[in-house]
Amino acid sequence: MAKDFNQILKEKGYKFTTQRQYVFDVVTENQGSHLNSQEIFECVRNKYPDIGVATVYRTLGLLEDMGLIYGVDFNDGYRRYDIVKDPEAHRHHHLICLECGSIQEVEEDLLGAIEENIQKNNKFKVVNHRVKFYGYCDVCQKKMDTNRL
Amino acid sequence: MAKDFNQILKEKGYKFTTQRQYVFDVVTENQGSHLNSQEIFECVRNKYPDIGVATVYRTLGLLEDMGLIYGVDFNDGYRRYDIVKDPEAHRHHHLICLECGSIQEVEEDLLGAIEENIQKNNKFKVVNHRVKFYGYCDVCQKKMDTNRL
DNA sequence: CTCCATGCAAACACTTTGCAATCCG
DNA sequence: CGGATTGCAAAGTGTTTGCATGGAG
Repeated sequence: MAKDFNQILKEKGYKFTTQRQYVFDVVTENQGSHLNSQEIFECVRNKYPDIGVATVYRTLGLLEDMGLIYGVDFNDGYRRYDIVKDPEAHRHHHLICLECGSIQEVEEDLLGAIEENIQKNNKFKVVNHRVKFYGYCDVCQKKMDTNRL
Repeated sequence: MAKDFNQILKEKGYKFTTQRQYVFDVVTENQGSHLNSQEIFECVRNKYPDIGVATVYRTLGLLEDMGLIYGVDFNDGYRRYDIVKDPEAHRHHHLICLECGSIQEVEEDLLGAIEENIQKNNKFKVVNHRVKFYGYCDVCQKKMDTNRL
């Protein structure tokens, strides 16, 4: 895996550095957690105490440009990142709990029909989409039900 | 309309002020433009030069809380606002052009089926959703086609 | 007259940038 | 070695906050 990453960097003409490896590792290890830049910074600092914030930000931008990770904005003031598993079509949606703020991913993609409609009616060529569902997760629903008794 | 707004404020226990009126007016007049906070500030300043940024931010937050406007984040570093036309269900999606950055709205909502699935499979109670389609608008598609000749 | 609301400027929080030192290849 | 990359701190951005003044009810 380390080798792969090294390889990818070289192919794109970038140098391999320990810092980049660690940033990538942290995001990989926390797949699905959507860590924000600062959390990633903290995590990397555990393994590599001398890393600077700037490097983390620069690396995250780099990895995003290379298509290895993607950034999302959940309107909480942070930019959050996660791995791109399938570079061709990261077709998944996010379920954001309004109570606890947890974020889970849903894999299904049923937007094909909608995209076709948009293509037809609005002459807009859809390349990608990002869907966020706001609501209440299982845990919070149960908590809320209990409290209501 | 001015009267209405005055009324709404009072009902919620807020005071009517010229500044609030102007902020609301600007957002209303620019329906569909998704102005960001600074743009709104500039617009209001044309009519009311003494307004401060803080007031605009505070008012936008207030109006959003009251459900009169809604804020969206298009990952461009700004929080953007637009009017809520139908308070019950602002079921519309955004088409964001990757070329020119234009944003148009689509009214259709075909997410019912998807939400049902999510409810079933993830035990997540969907309350609202936000969908963004990224792609190329009609104008840019044509431009790009022309340049490719 | 009593607070709520405002304007100003300072404070914030996250991110970016400039630059000399450092490391990869 | 030579240029890409880093760390640091300073500078940027958009937004929020503290506080005295001002205006709505």
